Amino acid sequence: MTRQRQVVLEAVRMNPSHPAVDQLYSEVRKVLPRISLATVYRNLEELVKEGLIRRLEPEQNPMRFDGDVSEHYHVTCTRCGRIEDAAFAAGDRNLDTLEAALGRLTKYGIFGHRLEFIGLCTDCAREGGG
Amino acid sequence: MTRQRQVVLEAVRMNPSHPAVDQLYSEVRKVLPRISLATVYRNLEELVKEGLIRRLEPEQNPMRFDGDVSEHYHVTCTRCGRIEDAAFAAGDRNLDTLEAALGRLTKYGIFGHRLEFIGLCTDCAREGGG
DNA sequence: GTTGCTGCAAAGTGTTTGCAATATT
DNA sequence: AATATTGCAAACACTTTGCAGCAAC
Repeated sequence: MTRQRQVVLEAVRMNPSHPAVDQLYSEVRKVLPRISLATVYRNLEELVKEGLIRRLEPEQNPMRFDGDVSEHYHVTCTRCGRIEDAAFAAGDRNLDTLEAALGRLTKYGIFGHRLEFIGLCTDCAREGGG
Repeated sequence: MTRQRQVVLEAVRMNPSHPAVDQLYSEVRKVLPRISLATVYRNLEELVKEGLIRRLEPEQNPMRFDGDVSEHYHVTCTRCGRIEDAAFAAGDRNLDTLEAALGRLTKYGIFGHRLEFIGLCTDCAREGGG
C-alpha cells in the first residue's frame, strides 16, 4: 500500500458523489501534485480488486467509484447524470414496491429501472468456472 | 428514410445476438460496400430516437443494439459478454423469483443482477421536465 | 537485491464532428 | 429548390500500456 494508493483510497472514501476519475485526480493532486493520471487509474483498479472500493458501471461512459462497499442500489438522474444511493427498506425484493418506496423516500421522481441479469452461459460454464 | 438507414435497420432486426457497431458495420457493408462507419453510427442513433430499435447499455463499453423493442430483460455472460433475452414468466416482479426462474428456464447459471433506478433529481425536475 | 510501483508519453478503443458533395422530398 | 444525409478524415474522450527510474520490502 503505497502513499499514492492511500491517497486515492481516501479520495474515494471522502467523496460521497460517486466520483469519476477526473474528479478524483484533481482531489488527489491537491495532496500529491506530481501523481500521474495513469497511477490513479491503476490504483483504482487495484482497490476494486481488493474490494476496498466499488466500481459503478453507468451507461454513459466514464467509470465512477463508490467508497461504500456495502450492498446498496443507486438512482441515476437521466438529465444531469448524478448518482445517489437508493435508501430503501432492506430486504424488499419486489421491483414495484422498490420503485414506489423510492418515489416516496428519496428526492427523485422514479421513472423506471434498468435490470440486467448476470451469469455464465453454457459455453463458458463448460470451459471452467469464472 | 434513406437506403442506408433501411439497411442498418434491417441489419439490426436480422441479428438476434444484440450486435455491436462493428458487427453491424460489416453486415451492412455486404449490401452497401461504400457506407461509412459514421453513417452507421448516425443511423443507429436516429433509429433509437424513432423507437425502431433499442440501445443496450452494457457495462463494458461498446454499444449494442436490439431489434426487438418489446419490453424484456437480458442476461449477460460475465465471461464472454454474450447477451441473450431473459425468457421469464411475464408479470413476475420479485427479484429472487426472477433469478430462480432464470436459473431453470435459460441456459445460464445466474449469479446475480445489476439494478439501477432511473429518474430526475430535484434540481433537474425544478428546471423543467426531461 | 528483488519485486512492485511510479511518472511520463505514446498508443489504443470506441464514438463524434466539420465539411463539401450528394441524395431526398 | 430546400433540407437532410452521406463519406471522408480528423478530432475526441476516456482508458491502457511500454518503459526506465524509484521505492519498498
